[in-house]
Amino acid sequence: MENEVVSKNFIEQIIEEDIREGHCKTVKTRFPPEPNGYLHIGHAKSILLNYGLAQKYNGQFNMRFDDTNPTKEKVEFVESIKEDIKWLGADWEDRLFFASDYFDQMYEAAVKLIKKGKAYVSDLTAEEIREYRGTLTEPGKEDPNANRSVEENLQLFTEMKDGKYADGEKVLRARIDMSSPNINMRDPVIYRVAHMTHHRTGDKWCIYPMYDFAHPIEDAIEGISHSICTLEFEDHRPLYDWVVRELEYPNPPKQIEFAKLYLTNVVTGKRYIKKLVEDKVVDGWDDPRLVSIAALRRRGFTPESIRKFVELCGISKANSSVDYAMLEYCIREDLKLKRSRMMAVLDPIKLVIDNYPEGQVEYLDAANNLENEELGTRQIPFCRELYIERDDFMEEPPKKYFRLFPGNEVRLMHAYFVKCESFVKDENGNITEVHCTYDPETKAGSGFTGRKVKGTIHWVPAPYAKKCEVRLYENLVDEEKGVYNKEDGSLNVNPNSLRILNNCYVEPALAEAKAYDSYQFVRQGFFCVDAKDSKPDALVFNRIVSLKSSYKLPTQK
RNA sequence: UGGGCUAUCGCCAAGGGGUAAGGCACAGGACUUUGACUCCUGCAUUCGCUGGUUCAAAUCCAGCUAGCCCAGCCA
Repeated sequence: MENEVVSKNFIEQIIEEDIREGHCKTVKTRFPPEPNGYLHIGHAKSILLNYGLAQKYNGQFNMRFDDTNPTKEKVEFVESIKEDIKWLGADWEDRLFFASDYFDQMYEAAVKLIKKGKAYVSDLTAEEIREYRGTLTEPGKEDPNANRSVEENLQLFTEMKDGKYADGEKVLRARIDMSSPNINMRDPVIYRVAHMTHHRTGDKWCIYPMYDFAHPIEDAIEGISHSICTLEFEDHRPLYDWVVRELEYPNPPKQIEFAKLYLTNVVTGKRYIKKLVEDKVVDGWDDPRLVSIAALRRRGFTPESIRKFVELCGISKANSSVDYAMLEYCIREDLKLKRSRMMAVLDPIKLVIDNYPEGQVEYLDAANNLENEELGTRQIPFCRELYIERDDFMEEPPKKYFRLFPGNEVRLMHAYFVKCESFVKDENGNITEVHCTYDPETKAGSGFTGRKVKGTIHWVPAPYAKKCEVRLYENLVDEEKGVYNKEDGSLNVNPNSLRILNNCYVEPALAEAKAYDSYQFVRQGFFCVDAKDSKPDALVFNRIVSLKSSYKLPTQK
C-alpha cells in the first residue's frame, strides 16, 4: 500500500488513450496460438500480457486457436496448450474459439472482396508468384489474371472451394499494389487450395485462408479491441488494416506489436530442441533443462514465479535478452516462504557421535520454516550415527572455513553442538568417518547461550534416512561459448547440464513426497519431486534452483 | 543498397523540454540455528554518434552509425 509508482508500459498507454478518446468501450484481448507445438516461456509473456490487460481494464480475454493450416496442426497440441495456459492461470472462461469456426464467414468475406473487385483468382504457380512479386528493392509486376471479371473470379473461386483444382493450381489474391515498398501489400495470397483433412472441420474444406486474411477477420468477429502480436508482424499491419477496412467491420481492432521474450543461455529454437531430443541429449520436450511450460512445470517452477518473472521483464519494442538469473530470483522469491525447509545430504559421509549412547533415539521437533509458522513442525529422529555433507568436513581447512574440522565445534541444525575429535580414512586416503562428541546442554531450542559456533550444518539420521536420487541441472548450453557455435551454428552443449547423484539421503519426513511436491533442502536449494521418474520407494528430486551463496569452497570455482 | 522497427548502467526497464525511477546482477557491512533470508550501503555528471533549436535537451529538429524484421500458396 506504499505509494510506489508502477509505470505503465506502452501498450497500456495506448489502451488508456483509446478509452479516453472513446475508441474503445471494452478492452478485449486474445491469445491466438497455432496448435503446431508446445508453449514455452516466450508464449507465457504473450498469454499473461493479454490476460493481464483484460483483467486490468475489466475486459475479456479470449482463447483462440489459429488453425488455418491443417498441414501443421494437431489436436495433441491444442490439448497441451490449453493445459499450459490453465496452469499459468489465464482464464478464458467460456470463450474458447477456433479460427476454423469462422471458415464460412471467411469464405463470405473473400466473396465480398471479389465482388468489390478487390480480389482475384490467379493461375500463377508459386514460383511465378514469387517472380512477379519483385524484390526488396524492385517493384513487382501485375499478375496476368489481375483483371478477370468479377463473374469469372466468383466462378473460379467457387470451383476452388468445390475441389475442382489441385493444390497449388489456383490461389485467391487480394488486389492491392504490386509496386508497394511493403512486400506484404503486393497482392498477397489470401486463400490457397489444400486437399487436406483438418483436425476440426475434417474434409469440409479444400481451401484455407492465409494468416494475413484470416487473423483480422477472427479479431473483428470476436470484437477484439487490441490485437497484440510480436514485432515481426509490424510490416503486416497495413494489410491487417486493409482487410478490416475493405470488409467494413464497425469497430476495427487495433494491432499492436511488442518484442518477444528471450532468455540468456537457453535454447528455444524448435529445430534445435528437436535435435536435442533426437540425439537423446534431453529426454523430451518436458526435460527440466528446457524452458517449455511443461519443462518448467516439471522442474518445479510455479505459475506464480513465471507470472512474476514476466511482470519483471516488462514490455517494450526493443529486442532484448533477459538474464536467466532473473528467473532464478523469481522462483526463489516465490518458494522461500511457501515451502518447508528440510534436510537432505547429497554427498554423504558418516558422522559418529562417540558419546551418544548406542541404540538411543530421540525425536527432535523442527520448524518446517522458521519464517512461516503456518507450515508447522515435524520430528526428526536423532541418534548416534548420522550422515553429513562431505563438503562440511575438511581435514585441513582453509581460512574462514566455519564447518567441521578436527577440534572445531559446529551446530547440527535442529539438534546439538558437536565437536570433531577424530576421523577415519580408508586405504586410498578418502575420509570415511568423522567422529564427534556432542554437548547435551546445547540442544536446539533449549536457550543455551554458553558459547557460540560459527557454523551450522545439516544432517540426516543414518538408520532412518531415505535414500534417493537427486538431479542437478546447469544451463543446457555453454555460458562462456554462447548458445550457438559461431562456425556451423550448432549448439554448444554443456556437458554438465545434468548431474545425477544416486547416493543421496533425505530425512524420513520426506518419504511421502509426491510428484511436483517441492521443498527447500536447507543450505542447498529448492528441489521438486520429478513427475516422470520418481517412485514412492525410489524418489527422484530435481533441483529447481540453488540457494545463493557468498562462499565458495576452494575446490569449487 | 526498398520498406518497417529499435537504441537509457553487465541484464531488463521507467522517463514525452526543468537537470537520469525501479528490479535483476554485482560489491561492501549488520544480523543469523541455512555462508540462505532480512536489513543497511554502494553501483549512469550521463542517455548510440554528430550537429542544431532553447535560459534549459535522454526528451524537439537534422544528419549519421549500429542492430532486428520482411521477397511462404507458414503463422
